[in-house]
Amino acid sequence: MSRYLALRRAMLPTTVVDLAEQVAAAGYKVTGPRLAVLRAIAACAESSFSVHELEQWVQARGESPGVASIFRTVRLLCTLNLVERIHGIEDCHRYCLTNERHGHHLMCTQCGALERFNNCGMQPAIRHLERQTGFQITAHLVGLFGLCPNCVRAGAPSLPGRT
Amino acid sequence: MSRYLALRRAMLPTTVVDLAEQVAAAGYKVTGPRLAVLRAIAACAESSFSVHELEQWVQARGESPGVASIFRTVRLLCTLNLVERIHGIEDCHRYCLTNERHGHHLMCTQCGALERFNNCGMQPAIRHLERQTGFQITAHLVGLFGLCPNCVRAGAPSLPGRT
DNA sequence: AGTCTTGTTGATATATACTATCATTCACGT
DNA sequence: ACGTGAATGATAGTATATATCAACAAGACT
Repeated sequence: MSRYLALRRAMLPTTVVDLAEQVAAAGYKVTGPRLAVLRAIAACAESSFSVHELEQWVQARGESPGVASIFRTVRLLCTLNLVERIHGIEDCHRYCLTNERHGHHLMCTQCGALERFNNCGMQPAIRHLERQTGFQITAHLVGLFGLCPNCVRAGAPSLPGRT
Repeated sequence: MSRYLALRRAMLPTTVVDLAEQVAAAGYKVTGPRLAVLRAIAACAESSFSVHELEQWVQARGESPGVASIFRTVRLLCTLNLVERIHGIEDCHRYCLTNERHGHHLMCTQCGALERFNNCGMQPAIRHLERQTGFQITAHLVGLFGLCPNCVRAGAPSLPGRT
């Protein structure tokens, strides 16, 4: 572990340390701006986030990273499979921390709250379609959308909403 | 049916007439530029298309519609549920004619070829997740990606590709 | 057929998401 | 502590898409 990271480890929540260690392990430097973005992302660990939201988060704390670096960091984390893009009904501009296993998302269209799940039950349909169409299927995308329990209670309209 | 549309009906392939009639039935005018976009879309009826590809198609035929009108027409057809956005792995900037029933897509990441299917087998998983999470699930997104038989034969790389 | 009304168009500007460029800076191995 | 190469911020650029608005034309009405 680098001195810089070691120095900060005690004062950082676990998710940030995890992310930082994986960034370092992949041979990338753990810089101040990058750490700030990791902190912002870790703050959304249980939910989803857009680059714009990360930008507001770091700016609200008076931190340095410019938009370019935030985009760069998100892109880096995507290439490291630590973060992934969420495909919404209307937009595809939100991200979330990657589920460890083969994972999919269930997102609240109102507040962005996120649940993950693994068993999408699509394997039989995929195999059937491969036989039927002759396609070689290499990837699948599954997203569920609706209202989280909180937004149901608050009487939020069910669609359209933030996706 | 309007005089304009009646005049052109004989010389238009069926898909274009279908689309034009639905546009007219919804109370929108069937104008020359709009028809040109419908023709371009009909030319991709069995596949997918981007706005940029539609633009090239109409320009290659020396037709008038500007980019703004192409976007407007695509958006109109989306609101009429005649066209829908395809969510790709990397991008979400392709569209296709809407499947009549509850439908999903299987798209070739190499050439954009499209197959549609209806039985995604997700209903049990959705009901299970509703019980388990308390979410009220109102929409789901399913996309499959791979290589179509032609691109498999041609030895195309399986990913990354156009999505 | 001529006219009117209102939706539609094209040109342009703007918005949003993201990438490229490049001089400066700084993390990390030595 | 130093040197090197990766990372940063500022800025400009690209791609997708929408807003604005004067000019136009489709369809209705006579």
